[in-house]
Amino acid sequence: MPVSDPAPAPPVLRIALPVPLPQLFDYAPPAGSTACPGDIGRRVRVPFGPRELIGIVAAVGAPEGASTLREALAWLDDAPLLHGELAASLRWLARYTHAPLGEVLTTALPAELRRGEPLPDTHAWAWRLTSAGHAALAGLKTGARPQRLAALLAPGPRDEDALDLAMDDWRVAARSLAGRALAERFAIPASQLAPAPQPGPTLHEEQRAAVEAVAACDGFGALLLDGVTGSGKTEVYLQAIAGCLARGRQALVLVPEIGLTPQTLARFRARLGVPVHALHSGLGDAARARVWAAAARGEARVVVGTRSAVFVPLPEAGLIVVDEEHDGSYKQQDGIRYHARDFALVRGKALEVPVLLGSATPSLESLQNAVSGRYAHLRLTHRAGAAKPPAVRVLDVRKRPLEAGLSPEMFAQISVALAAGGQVLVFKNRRGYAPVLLCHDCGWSAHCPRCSTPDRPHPMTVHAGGRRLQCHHCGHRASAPPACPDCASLGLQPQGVGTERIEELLAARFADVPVLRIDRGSTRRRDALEGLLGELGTQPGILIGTQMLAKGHDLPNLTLVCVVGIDEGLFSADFRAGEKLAQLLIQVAGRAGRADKPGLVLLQTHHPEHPLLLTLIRGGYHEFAADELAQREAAGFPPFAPLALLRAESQNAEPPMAFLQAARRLFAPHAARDAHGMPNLLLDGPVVAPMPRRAGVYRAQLLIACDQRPRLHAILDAVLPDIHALPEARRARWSLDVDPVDLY
DNA sequence: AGGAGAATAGAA
DNA sequence: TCTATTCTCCTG
Repeated sequence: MPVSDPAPAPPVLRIALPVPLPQLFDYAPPAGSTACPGDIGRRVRVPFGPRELIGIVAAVGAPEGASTLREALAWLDDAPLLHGELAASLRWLARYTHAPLGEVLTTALPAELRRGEPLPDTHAWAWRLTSAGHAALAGLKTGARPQRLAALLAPGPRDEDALDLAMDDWRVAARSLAGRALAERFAIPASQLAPAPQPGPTLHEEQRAAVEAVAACDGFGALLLDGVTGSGKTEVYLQAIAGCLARGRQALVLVPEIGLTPQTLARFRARLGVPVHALHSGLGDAARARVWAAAARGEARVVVGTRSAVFVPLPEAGLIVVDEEHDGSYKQQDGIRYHARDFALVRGKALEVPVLLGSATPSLESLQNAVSGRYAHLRLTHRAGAAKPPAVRVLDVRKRPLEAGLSPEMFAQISVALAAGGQVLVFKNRRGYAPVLLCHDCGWSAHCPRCSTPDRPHPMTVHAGGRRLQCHHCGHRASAPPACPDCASLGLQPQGVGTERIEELLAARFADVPVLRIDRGSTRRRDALEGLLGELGTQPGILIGTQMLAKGHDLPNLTLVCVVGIDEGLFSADFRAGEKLAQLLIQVAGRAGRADKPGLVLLQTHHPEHPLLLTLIRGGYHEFAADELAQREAAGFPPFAPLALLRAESQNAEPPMAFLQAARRLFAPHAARDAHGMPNLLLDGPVVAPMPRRAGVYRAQLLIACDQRPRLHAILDAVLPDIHALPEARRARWSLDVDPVDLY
């Protein structure tokens, strides 16, 4: 008797879950449903061991293993949440970062959606009077809040943003009116809320050429907008976005963390004439989910956001802009270590839209791509209007008497600038009062108990004029001891100079002008900075600051920039230190001088002959970059050879090294040499991290350098399953960082 | 990751 | 001997 064909097994859901395991997990569909390809991208709640997780259907098909199937508990979406281009790009990202798809998909979703909340409503709300309300209008008590609100609504409905502006406490009144059925709330599409666009200035020739180059892109194109500070890059963005909107398409603008100021947003809103949705760390979970949903529905036409905004869905994409593309905040430093600029390029390619990267100091990666012709290279070579570039002078301070790290020449120039009615910026990349607290009698110094190791003590920074100690790496705080803990001497002295100390000295020396210190210690939030700068206005005064002051914020009356204490940066071990220092110097210098006021930049150093400084001053950023690229090529560093960094950490000192040594042994068989005898795989380490212990955790790393990117990925694909399976892998927390930016 | 059961180490 | 903590395993 013939055996009938076995019935084909019903398809299962192959689900990506937010666990650090590389595989998908198979489930039977929830009771009452059958799996179909249309389910891919829907969220489901599933049992996982003893707990419940929210996963995303990554595939539908035959089960992969022969293991037992459990049944998914419930669907969370009627239609796929992640689909089309975004889903495809995220799969690419999972492969590129060698991270589990489930973790990539969940980091791409806003927290509320990750937790299983439904896709939120995106319309705005407005209020109107009911007919009963119109009838009762005359009878309300004059001057009381409900009456005032009713009077506002009498001519017609008002949206809630307008009510916020028109009346304090209107919500209480609205509840009162609604309770009596005199007023009601109703939803309106968000797109009704935009003001009319304002016309922009006329573009100069280079700007016009840049806008046209973007408009001329047919489908994908990468364009590097390489424009000096003040050359009007934002104007190019605005006009390119306007063109994109005119074609009925969405635009995404990425900005660095400190770049998303209220002014930036106000400028975009005023000029574009469509709602501009902001997405940044200051936003609550609910608000972030609403922006994401608005983008997914195509309602958000322009999204301006920081790193994670690169994950918004763009069903009608027309343009992606990455402002300050060299900025380090685009690289995520924990979890899924993606680079938002690089992912923006991947998405642009998949979406077939142009990607415009802008910077006055492009990353060497982007510059190399521009030089080699992979990116269009758009140059803006002069400042808009009549502004001239600032003059740069190096002050050799060897053997010069220094007060709070400042030379007499610098004081003299500050006096001159103030007397001329200008403002002065003193840039010092070191927060606090002094970097070290030292006992003058026995040599003891204050170290962080959570970051130090016996052979590598980590000093605590002195704050509050010498009264407090703080570790800048783990945040640990303590009060400064009154006497030396070792020898009981009272001769404890703050050593070195931080911004607080400079502030103290300058405030005493220039008592007749305001002296403002701007750093993470003095300025907790962005709007506090706005407030401080607003109060200062254009009157003569001194600003002392760290990186925070290096960009953004128009300071039209700033005529002198003093750069102090860059010498440590000249001799750092990190191969990217030179690039970062050069970018910082150019960005800070770019603050000086606008319109009618010429600017002066003073660079104070003990190493006036250092090649980096010489090249930068003689030939500017591009000459520096050309030199640096030649060195990188000779040394086999990015952008000429790809890197990956395997990191490990643990509460104890040994497991990270043990794990990395075992990992290194797994990589070793893949090392070979090419026809010229050059190695195709270089392993450096494992070594303890440059900061071996941070916040009580011991850290080590193994650097993997390869001659070709496809080879690097192939090797990682081959080795990672074995690394996962190492017994040592369970005693240390480890992570892989493809294209690491910071090697610490 | 994070939860559960197993193994192991301190206090009665 | 019993509980508190660390260790190891496993997740469709």
